[in-house]
Amino acid sequence: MPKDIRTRFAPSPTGMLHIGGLRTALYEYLWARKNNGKFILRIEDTDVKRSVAGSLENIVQIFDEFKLTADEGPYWDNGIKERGDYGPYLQSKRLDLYKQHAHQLVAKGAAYHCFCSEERLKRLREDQQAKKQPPKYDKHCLNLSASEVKAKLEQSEGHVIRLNVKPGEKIGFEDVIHGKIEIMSDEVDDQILIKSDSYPTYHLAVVVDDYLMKISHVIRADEWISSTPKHILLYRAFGWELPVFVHLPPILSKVTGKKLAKREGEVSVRSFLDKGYLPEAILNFIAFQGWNPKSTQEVFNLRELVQEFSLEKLNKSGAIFDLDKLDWYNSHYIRDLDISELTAKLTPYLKQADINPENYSQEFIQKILALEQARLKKLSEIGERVRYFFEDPSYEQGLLIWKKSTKESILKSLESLQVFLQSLPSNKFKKNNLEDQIKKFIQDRGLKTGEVLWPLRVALTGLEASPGPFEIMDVFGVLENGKEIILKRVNTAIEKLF
RNA sequence: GGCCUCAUCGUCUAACGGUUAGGACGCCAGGUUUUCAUCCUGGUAAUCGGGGUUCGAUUCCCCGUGAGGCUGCCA
Repeated sequence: MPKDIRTRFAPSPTGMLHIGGLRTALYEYLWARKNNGKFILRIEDTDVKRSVAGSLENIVQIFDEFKLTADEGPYWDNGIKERGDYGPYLQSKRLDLYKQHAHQLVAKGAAYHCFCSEERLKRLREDQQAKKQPPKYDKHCLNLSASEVKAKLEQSEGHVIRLNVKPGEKIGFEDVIHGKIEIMSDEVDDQILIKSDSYPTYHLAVVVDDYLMKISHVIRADEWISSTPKHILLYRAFGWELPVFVHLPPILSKVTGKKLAKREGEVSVRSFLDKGYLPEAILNFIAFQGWNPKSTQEVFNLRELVQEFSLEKLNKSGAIFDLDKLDWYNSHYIRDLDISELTAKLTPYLKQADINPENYSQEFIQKILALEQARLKKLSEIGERVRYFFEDPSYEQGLLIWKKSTKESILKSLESLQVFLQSLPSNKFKKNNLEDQIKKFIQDRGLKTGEVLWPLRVALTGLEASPGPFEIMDVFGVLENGKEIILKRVNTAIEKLF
């Protein structure tokens, strides 16, 4: 009977969840779902100094928005709640567990109390660096006798608990992505397990929790490879079976070439959401940063990702985070939205641009948004693109002149168009055959298509690029005063040409 | 410095040791068209260097080089 698949995402609450963290979580989620296993969210809040208020809420809400539902751990339901049989899922609530395990190791001789001051450690490190030796603890406190230790503890002298690493041992493990990785224990420092504030370090907490929570696959970023030997030593000392290790390649910054850092600019998932990237697009894009289906399919929804995902298809090498492809995915998913979803998603951005859709008919708004749908890369672009529907545009005279034609001929065709438009009954503007009517008019008068349609479009939008004039007039046709608006703008254009 | 990891178009990547080294994004050109976007067609561009192993290396091995990570009472 194979072990149940259990994966976990274990962020520390030190700020907004960033794109790299989301990718790690995605892979962990996919692997669990793929195997009918469980995906667990655990919060590694063991560094009191670095923890940032609101981080937990941010993580849990992002999970919610991306529909990466954790089977166990904290979740969002009008506030933070927790579920699962292996809790608590906040490490700060598991302190006794870590202490207890650390003392177990002390009893076995696999760990020991250390009373060295920070000053001594600092001096030691500087000495070693001066001698070009790798900085390592010198096991000074290992020489303390049992009674000395006891006495110091009784006087509640400040101390930490360190792992007792024996030199000359080979430490190896099998990584799913990288294969066999081996190093000598001489390279491993006597890592602190319990800090002087009695919180555990990451190394102890992660091993204890992964074991206690029955995690089958430890899927995490590459940067943890170097500390995995410490963890192996802990597993050995406890006599526990190793989980499967999967070390993911890094996501690199396009500008610095280094790993995408939380501190560096706008890499938080929240900031992408705010700019108007859809969760589906973000997920699809990051799924491909380090993994691919070995087929030519590029577009995957979550369900399809679960279907196709496998650990063997994970890459070894780092991926540079490049926005161009994300933009492409995003416009793809925007085009996929039906009109009511599109409207719902765009409404907040319209409001941000001081356009309140509630002041207009639903038909008017939806027609506008449908026009822009294929043109949007990000939802946040909407406000400036559709402004001319709500305010008369302003533009330079020169914009009205089509290609190589002259001011005079443009003026002539606009004046003639004006008369024609005026002659149409108001209800004509609501009909689809407006296009045919105008094209016929152009033909009858022997005008050049571009000399009529270009200035008409500019008159309506004031923009160099926009949807076509027929489409725009069709939208205005929804309004009671649609014909008036159109004629007014044509008139303004004519005046500009005098 | 020490240890670890990685290396195919600009970017994401594909290629049982045998392919004209494939796809996608970007970019360029053309088509559709009143501009833009969409859509369609085509084009551009890569195996880090040197040694091996082999009839044959993008692929396996070694050495360089480059990049990244770790080297904290951070995670």
